[in-house]
Amino acid sequence: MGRPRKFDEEVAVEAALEVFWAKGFEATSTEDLCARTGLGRGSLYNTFRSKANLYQQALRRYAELGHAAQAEILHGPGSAKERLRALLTAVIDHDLNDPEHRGCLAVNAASDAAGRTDEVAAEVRTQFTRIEGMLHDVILAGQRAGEITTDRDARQLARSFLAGYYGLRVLAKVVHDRAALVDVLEGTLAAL
Amino acid sequence: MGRPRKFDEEVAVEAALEVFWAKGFEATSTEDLCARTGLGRGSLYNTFRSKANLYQQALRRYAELGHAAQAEILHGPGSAKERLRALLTAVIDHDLNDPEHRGCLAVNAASDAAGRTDEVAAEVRTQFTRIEGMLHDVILAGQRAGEITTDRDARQLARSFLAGYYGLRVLAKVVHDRAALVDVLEGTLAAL
DNA sequence: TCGGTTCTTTACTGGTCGTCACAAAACTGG
DNA sequence: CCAGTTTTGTGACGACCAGTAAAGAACCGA
Repeated sequence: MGRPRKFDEEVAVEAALEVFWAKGFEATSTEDLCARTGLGRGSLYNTFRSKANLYQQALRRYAELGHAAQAEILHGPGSAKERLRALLTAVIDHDLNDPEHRGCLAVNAASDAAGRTDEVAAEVRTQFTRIEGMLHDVILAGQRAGEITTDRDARQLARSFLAGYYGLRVLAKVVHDRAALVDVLEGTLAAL
Repeated sequence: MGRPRKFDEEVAVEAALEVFWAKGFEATSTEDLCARTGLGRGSLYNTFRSKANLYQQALRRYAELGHAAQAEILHGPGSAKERLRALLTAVIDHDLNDPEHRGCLAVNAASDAAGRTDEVAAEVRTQFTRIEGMLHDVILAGQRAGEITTDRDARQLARSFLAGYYGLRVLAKVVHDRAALVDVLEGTLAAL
């Protein structure tokens, strides 16, 4: 009952996600958000309570979308190592093809001052842990298949791979030389 | 000739560096800068022309200080691997002991929207390249001493180590579990 | 002492910010 | 078709923001 919404809340969150991703939390104004979502200020605050809360929701939505994309690669076809390679290759392609060099929103959120609020930090940490878990599973399978070294345990391999993954994303922000990024990819895979 | 400055420009840049490091570029206001540097608005703009320019100078100063600290470790005593281990250990200790979790300013700058301005990106890139060069030299020495694998060339090893290094810094922003960070350290070193 | 130069202080501008209150609009169950 | 409910657009708000301009203060060489 009551007047129905003209807009889809999820669509609005994704529109906000685009703005936050492109500009960062602090640099995004409420007017930017209104312009991109098509909502008026009143509607926006009525629905999302505050800019910070909307950011939080956008970040969570980003995590969902990112997780799905990563899972598709990591649970896809090929050997364990091939899937890990595909993950890194996808990152290089994605980051080099993005003219705005937005990188990974989770990394940006962690770096931004907003990343020091407990809620945002917790969300980012959750996302990191989730990827680590997926990597762990793939690496463990690779070890059992004899593809991946068993000199070190799967948890440690997953964690250092994860660091390589995020390091790659940071580097890709300012280094647009594919050869340098591919060196990171090869080095990170060779460590397994 | 003319009235002499009451303040030291370098001290002011370092004060600004503290503010930018703690809050990020966008979240830092000119008043924050005035309060921390002790300068009035007029003096600040007369000396540094703009907030963006001051940020650029602060970032450069950070690079100098960071470079000196890294060089001291990497050119210090011990085998190549020991020095690389010392570098990562120092990062873990530093990041875990910082109650504000400011991380690495260069990474923050790259993640911030400000990192997409050409000048800031170039400065960050310069800093990345400089560390890569230092790592390359140490790794090459380690290879010649037979400590480090010669299966892959020193450039690739340096680049993937660098990714591990920055990945570690990103993770340390939100993950305050030493064991997880040490796993990254061990994994990154074991790859050499 | 004094003219020239540079720094500091202060007040001000035009603009934007996040927020919220209010009234009109749109829908629903009765 | 009406009462009740919820959304929507508008507009105003106090605060703050980056940057400027003007006037006074401190120093120098002559």
